[in-house]
Amino acid sequence: MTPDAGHEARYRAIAADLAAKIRSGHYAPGEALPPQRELSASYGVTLMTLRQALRELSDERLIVQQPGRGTFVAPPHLAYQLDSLRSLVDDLRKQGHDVRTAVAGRAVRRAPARIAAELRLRPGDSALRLERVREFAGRPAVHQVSWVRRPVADQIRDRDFTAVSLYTALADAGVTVAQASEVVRPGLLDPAAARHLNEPQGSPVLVSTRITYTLDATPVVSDHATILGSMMEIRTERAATGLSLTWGATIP
Amino acid sequence: MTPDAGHEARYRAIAADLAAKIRSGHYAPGEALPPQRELSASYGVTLMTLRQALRELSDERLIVQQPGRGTFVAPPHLAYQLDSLRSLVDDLRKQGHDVRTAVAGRAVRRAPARIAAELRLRPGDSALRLERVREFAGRPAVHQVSWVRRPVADQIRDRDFTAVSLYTALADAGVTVAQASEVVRPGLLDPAAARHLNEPQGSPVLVSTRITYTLDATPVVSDHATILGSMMEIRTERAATGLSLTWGATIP
DNA sequence: CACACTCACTGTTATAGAACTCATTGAAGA
DNA sequence: TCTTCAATGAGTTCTATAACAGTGAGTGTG
Repeated sequence: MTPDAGHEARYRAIAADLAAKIRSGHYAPGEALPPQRELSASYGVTLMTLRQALRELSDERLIVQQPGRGTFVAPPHLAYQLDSLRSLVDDLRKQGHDVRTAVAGRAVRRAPARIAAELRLRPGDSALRLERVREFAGRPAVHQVSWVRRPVADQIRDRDFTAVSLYTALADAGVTVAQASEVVRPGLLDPAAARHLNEPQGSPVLVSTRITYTLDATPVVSDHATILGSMMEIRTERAATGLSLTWGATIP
Repeated sequence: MTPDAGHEARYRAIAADLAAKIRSGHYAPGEALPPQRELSASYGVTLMTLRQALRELSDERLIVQQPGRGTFVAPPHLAYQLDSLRSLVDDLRKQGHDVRTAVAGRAVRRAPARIAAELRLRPGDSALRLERVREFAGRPAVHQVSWVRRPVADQIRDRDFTAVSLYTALADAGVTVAQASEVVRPGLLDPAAARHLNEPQGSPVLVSTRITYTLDATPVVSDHATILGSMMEIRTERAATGLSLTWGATIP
């Protein structure tokens, strides 16, 4: 048997087809896929081959397999994984801290040149500017300015961002977040952020710049966060199995 | 066929056996493993089953498979993976920068209390203190002080650390690095490091504290690195497939 | 009614055999 | 001497079949 007729392995084609059906909603999150034997028959392929396709999906965290029960579509915690500032919030909550979000500004206005470049907007295009302050342990720790591309921005501009994360709002608006790239640099607290963070100018901070992309590689959100060095740190764990990256609190 | 006689899957047992042989040096790094057909015969197992075992090893980055050529033991870039400051060097070299290491100090002396605690030494125990400055693009960028536990320290104290990385020296001394944890905080350049880094005091820096562990969870190296914010940044990429973390240069 | 058992259904692991692609090598031909 | 091409040996993908192991609902018994 030839692996295929168009230079792509059979199991990869099947994996791609199933992945498309999952992402398109043909199989809903939490729903069970048809049994392996049934799928293998419908694809005209052996159980072994089908399982190899499922293994691909499992590696991508698209499905969860449970012996004796079935194969289920994984819940869409993609956005959860991607939002480091939300995982920050989660990390801190797990440590017992009370994390709150205050909205300091929200407006649709013309995007500055740097933001326009990041979001690939035409000069003069407008976007939603969202300014938030994250507090925990009763003290402000992160000052964050996010710009959201239109037309997505129009769908989410009226959400209550003290209770709902930006990424949850995006997901509710049907925007699937696929990728994010982030750069973190050390810096000194500037006057504008100092007003919100209640800390002297020139204090050591981490400055995070993050751009988030949809499935078709369109940038949707540009984030600029100023993170107080006295309250936050970056932790990494490296082992043979892989790499983990978390934000941690440095409350005494 | 029962998966095995002792509640462990056959392919897992084979994977564990091969992994042990690789780690023990029975198969040397870079060396080719016997052909799959030969291995499957010697384990008395099908090609499919053997390949499942190899897939495990491949997932763990222990082997590299090349179609038409063979299966090779991966070079021991475990330390490479673990040493973010060495991967920094590699990242920069890939970008065409010339990275150099200068040794500013090397001595066996009594470890300060904080270091002793990190390495789990008894108060008063001595250790190797290694002070290095990393330069690239002709400018000093990182000031790094490493403490190495004895007796490992005695085996590597005479190596030429301008040419050999600390982790290479450790590997040569038979020390297998298994895990590392690192914390990165923003900070201000202190006078001691400022002398080496040729930058004004109070400049924004990243301060990295890393502890490296051997297979038996003994801490062997404690690293404290001061990284100039004007020259270095942290980049992360998040996607469905996983997370990557690299150090990048910010040379204009 | 409560408990244990059976059985059908699920994913999992294994067998054996064959055809495929890719890289290397060495001999034949120009 | 250089080029070409077929043979070889490696990993890769697939077919076909069988048995194992966890789950849970239904069934029977006390």
